[in-house]
Amino acid sequence: MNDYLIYSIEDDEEIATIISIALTKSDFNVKTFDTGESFLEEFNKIKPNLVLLDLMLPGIQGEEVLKEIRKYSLDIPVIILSAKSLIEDKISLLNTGADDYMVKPFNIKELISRVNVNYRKFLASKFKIKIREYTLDQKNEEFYRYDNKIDLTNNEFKILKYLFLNRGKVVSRDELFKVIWGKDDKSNSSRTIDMHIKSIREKILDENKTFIVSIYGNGYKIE
Amino acid sequence: MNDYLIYSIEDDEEIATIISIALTKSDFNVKTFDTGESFLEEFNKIKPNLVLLDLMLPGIQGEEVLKEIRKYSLDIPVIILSAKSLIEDKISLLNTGADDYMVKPFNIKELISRVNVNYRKFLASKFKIKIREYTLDQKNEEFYRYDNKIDLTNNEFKILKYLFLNRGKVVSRDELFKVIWGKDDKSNSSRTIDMHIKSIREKILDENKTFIVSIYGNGYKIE
DNA sequence: ACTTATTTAAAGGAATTCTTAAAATAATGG
DNA sequence: CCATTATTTTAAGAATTCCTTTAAATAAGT
Repeated sequence: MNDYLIYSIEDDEEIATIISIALTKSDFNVKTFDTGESFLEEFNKIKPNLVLLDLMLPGIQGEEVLKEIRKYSLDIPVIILSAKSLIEDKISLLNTGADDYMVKPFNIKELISRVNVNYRKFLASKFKIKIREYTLDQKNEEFYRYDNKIDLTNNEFKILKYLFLNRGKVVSRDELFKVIWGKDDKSNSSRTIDMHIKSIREKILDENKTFIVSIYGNGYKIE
Repeated sequence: MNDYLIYSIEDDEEIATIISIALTKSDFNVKTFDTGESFLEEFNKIKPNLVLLDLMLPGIQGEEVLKEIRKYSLDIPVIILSAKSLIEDKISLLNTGADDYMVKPFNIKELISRVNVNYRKFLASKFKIKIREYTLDQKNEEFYRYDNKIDLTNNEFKILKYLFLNRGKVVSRDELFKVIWGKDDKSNSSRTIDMHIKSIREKILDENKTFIVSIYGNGYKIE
């Protein structure tokens, strides 16, 4: 089983089973809910990677469920599965934030391929961390500002990556030395890290230090 | 006007006009055809970046047109615009190679956004050259084997890029010297290029020289 | 087999990257 | 506002990586 978790909200037991079996065969991790309420309860605990959403449900309606999801995250892809075939419904849902819309009865193979489209995007973005206008690609060890690649040296990249991974936390020079150089000593006295921070700031156009922030007496922090 | 050329095949004059105006407003370059025949005539001369295809046409049918396009290229995106709303039709056309399928009457804004999806892909792939399992990204100066990035030095990348751009042609050492070093002299005698070719071959796993081929007495060639 | 071209290995030179040291600037707490 | 401590900046030498040359080994063509 791969690590892609799909929540399927579908009250028709037969359809729910077909979806669940097909996705499981394709190696996805599927969890089925028969009401919007039960889904939201679980959603508030564990976030899935993708949601398959029936519109007509007992109790809370699919459109409301979508709005709840979008309150929390704009990134989780939601595919609507609905008997409503009117273009107006489709447009309305897509505008509310759905990523795709399939009219029932749908072809299960088409559903799988549409899920796969999202799965591939997920795989590609898995190694990327985005903060502000910056993107750090851990897989290829690359760094971007908007769509423009910025060449960093080895140590510059390592430092930046560690700050990215510890976004929001203050990272001390000692910690960086330990993690990147594997040394415990030299910590104080040496200004090597400061030098690297300086050239990183230059390269990524953060010379007024609003992105990599210096925390007096403690280290550096992003965000 | 951007450099994205769209061919729209649509016999209903009113719809054709709506499409043409909307796409033109979005800065695309649109050319409209009212029959499959007239489209194919132009297609054989100049290839578009995307095709909008009505299914029900006078004369040759849309499905046939799609097959003709796919005979030539698997890469040109084709969006079907059709009054046929049956899932079976949709599946059938998607299996024949259509990239998307919109049921008439469609929302023109939705059409624009679906065209834009393809346009963004086009922009992203514009700077990439793929040969065999290798991808060379001119924009970011990167090189991949399958999905794995291979680090090349400056000169290594330049040499490889020139060979990629001249795929199929034999490139002499003199030519490489002129283009990459900007020098006319030193050509003979120096083995610098040979050395770089050697390390490129090592890095890209082409040590048996089937990708970068040596042409005795003339230079190197890819493909 | 002979000639000419290409490949390979090794070493020195060039360029880039990293580290250190010291002066200049900025932040904090009394 | 001053004294103290931390950070930033500049510059220069050390270390590493990249480039070029040389010469010997191998391969290709006649």
